[in-house]
Amino acid sequence: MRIGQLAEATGTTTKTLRFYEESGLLPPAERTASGYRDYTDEAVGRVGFIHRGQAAGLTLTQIGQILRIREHGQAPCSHVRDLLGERLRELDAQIAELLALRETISQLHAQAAEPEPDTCSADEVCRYI
Amino acid sequence: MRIGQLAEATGTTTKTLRFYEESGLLPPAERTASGYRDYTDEAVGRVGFIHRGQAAGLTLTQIGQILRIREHGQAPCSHVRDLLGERLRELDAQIAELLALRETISQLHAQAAEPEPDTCSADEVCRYI
DNA sequence: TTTGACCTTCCACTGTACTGGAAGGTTCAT
DNA sequence: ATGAACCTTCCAGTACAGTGGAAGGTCAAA
Repeated sequence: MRIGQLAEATGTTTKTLRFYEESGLLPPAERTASGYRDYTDEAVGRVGFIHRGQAAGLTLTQIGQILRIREHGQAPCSHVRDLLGERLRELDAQIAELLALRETISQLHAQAAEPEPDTCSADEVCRYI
Repeated sequence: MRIGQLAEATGTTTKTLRFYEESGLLPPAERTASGYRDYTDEAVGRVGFIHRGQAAGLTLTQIGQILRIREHGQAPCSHVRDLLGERLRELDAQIAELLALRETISQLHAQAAEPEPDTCSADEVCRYI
């Protein structure tokens, strides 16, 4: 299977697949006599895993860690568990932060929704902020 | 006021202030005979505005827009209103996305919290993902 | 044989908001 | 006069996940 076909099969681009190889997320593919990358069907599953990892909010670096543990013949289960737990905590923090920001902006916006102020003084940039 | 003092007064660094100048967020400061930047007190307010804008979730680019409108002698109120509204919508979308992701990861994590599976087959990277 | 679609490598760039460091000039107190 | 603490410019790099494009090689069909 050539790179274009793998890209099509996995819903990504050839550029991205080469980038994954370069980043160590995909093992270097076999090459045809003319130098074209020649993938096995296994690669489809591998790319699928990368995409599911991304959908789970993991970074490519973290996905690479899991993949490397797997390649060393170990089950990455407990590492995955840790990563997911960590991600969960980060996510909670991030959500809390965004909710607080939303509150701030919401108030600012409500103030700014009033009719044009006549107290828009020249010595400040904007009374709303 | 020299750049180090302005940095101290506004709780930032000289690097950042020069970067703001370069990015058009701060007007080029007057220079002393020896070439040092020489700020007026006004600059403190300006940097404060930038920080408040950031706290409101605006990008430096957006803050720059507001500042430029102000410099053209217009009141940026309605533009600020629009920016805040836009930011609010983005934020809502972002929060919704993160909550959905949190849900996904939470389920994955709960599954991964079970004791080591004996069905950890070699043809997939990790059954949890 | 030629055309077009595909493939290769390599280098540089995207956006965001800075940060680090080198090499050199200035100011002020001792 | 000397040392510390400040200032200047310029270049390059950070994280993240790719993307764009140039220059050239390959393959299959018409």
